Amino acid sequence: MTTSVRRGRPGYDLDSLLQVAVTVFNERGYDGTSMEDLAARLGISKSAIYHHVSSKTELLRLATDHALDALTAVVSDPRGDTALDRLEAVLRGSVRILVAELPFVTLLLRVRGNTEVERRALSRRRELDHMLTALVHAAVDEGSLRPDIDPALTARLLFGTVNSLIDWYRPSRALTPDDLADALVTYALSGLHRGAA
Amino acid sequence: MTTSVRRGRPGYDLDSLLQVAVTVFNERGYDGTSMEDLAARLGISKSAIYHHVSSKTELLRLATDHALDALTAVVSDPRGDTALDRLEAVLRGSVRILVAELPFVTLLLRVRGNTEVERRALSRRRELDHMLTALVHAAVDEGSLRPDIDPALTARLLFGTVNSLIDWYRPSRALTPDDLADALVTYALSGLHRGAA
DNA sequence: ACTCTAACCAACCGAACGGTCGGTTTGCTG
DNA sequence: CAGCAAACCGACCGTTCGGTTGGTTAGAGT
Repeated sequence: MTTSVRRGRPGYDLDSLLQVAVTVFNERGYDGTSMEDLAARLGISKSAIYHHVSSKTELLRLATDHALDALTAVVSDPRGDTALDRLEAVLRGSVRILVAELPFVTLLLRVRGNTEVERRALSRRRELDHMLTALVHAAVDEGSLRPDIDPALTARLLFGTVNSLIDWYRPSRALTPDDLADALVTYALSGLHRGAA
Repeated sequence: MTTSVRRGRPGYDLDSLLQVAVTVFNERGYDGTSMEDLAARLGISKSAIYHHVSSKTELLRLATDHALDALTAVVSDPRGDTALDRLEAVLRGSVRILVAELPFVTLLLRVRGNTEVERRALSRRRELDHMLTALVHAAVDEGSLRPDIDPALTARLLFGTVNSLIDWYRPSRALTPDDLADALVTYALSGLHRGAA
């Protein structure tokens, strides 16, 4: 851990500024947040923000890339002997990242595609989607998952369940990320019926 | 069916204008859509829009109320002898409305709470949430649903799965609303494992 | 043909927007 | 205590925003 010494006038650096920016973007929406809003929350002037980034769009790019890099790492090489094991690993890993990087992932999942930066983010999300779909397909083929629901549809439902966590989950002692992942995996794989496998 | 004859100069009325508006809001986001964007898509001038509504906010209010009225009707008095039956009826009904009123529900689910109109919409959504939670609670109490997942958490997962449909479902002959509801209910109640109940 | 109704438009307004500019402040380091 | 690096600020710019004004236009009913 080489914590290099900060030089120059203390205050925000890019990382600490980005964290605040992402929080405000999530509260008011990206388009609904003006640079003046952001400056007010940061307690600095609007022009000071442009010392750290070149544009509002760059803030969005940095934030979505951060979330996408983390998610890509988790989805790309899951460990497990069977496809079902690997699928479960991806689910648990996704929940872990989603919780650990909640503000960043939240912002990512709300991107609409208005600008080039947003379209790139959507494109990278689609890649992740395809990887998960392939994994579900493999798990159906090996006989681990029920064959009566279309694999592509199954993948959509799974991804949807995981992604919807951002709408309500907030870290707490009562519901840790591990508890959350356990409940989600049970729900998705074994279902809610009493006595379900 | 009393289709009263349209009087005056033909063109958009409030309903047809609202449909287009909601579509554009969903494409670019509410805050990301200017009244000029809207006018361009409608093929009329910006000021002509103000013949139909008094403000941009009113468009949002009309749209979210439309979605909320439909959802409230479905969630409020579900039919069924057991709590499980009523829960399944609410799930199927929610999917039906979500599909039938896809653009309106999509817009509703993306509201952030920036204005008074948006906060009212969020408040009404919370009421629906509470009703579903109560229903899940009842289903657990009667012994229909597994007791090892907290009912509130179960309700969140269920609601999340249903709501996430807006992110990918588009009407098609290959996947009808009924097919979709069947798959979702199977997924949520019986789970994905092969051989699950 | 005239009337009524509803839909429409060009031109405009003040405020808010993202972004720029030239210079200033702060605190560590040698 | 001088020098430097990094963070910061007030004033300003051109553009776009939601919204207003004072009319005009198209068609159905009589």
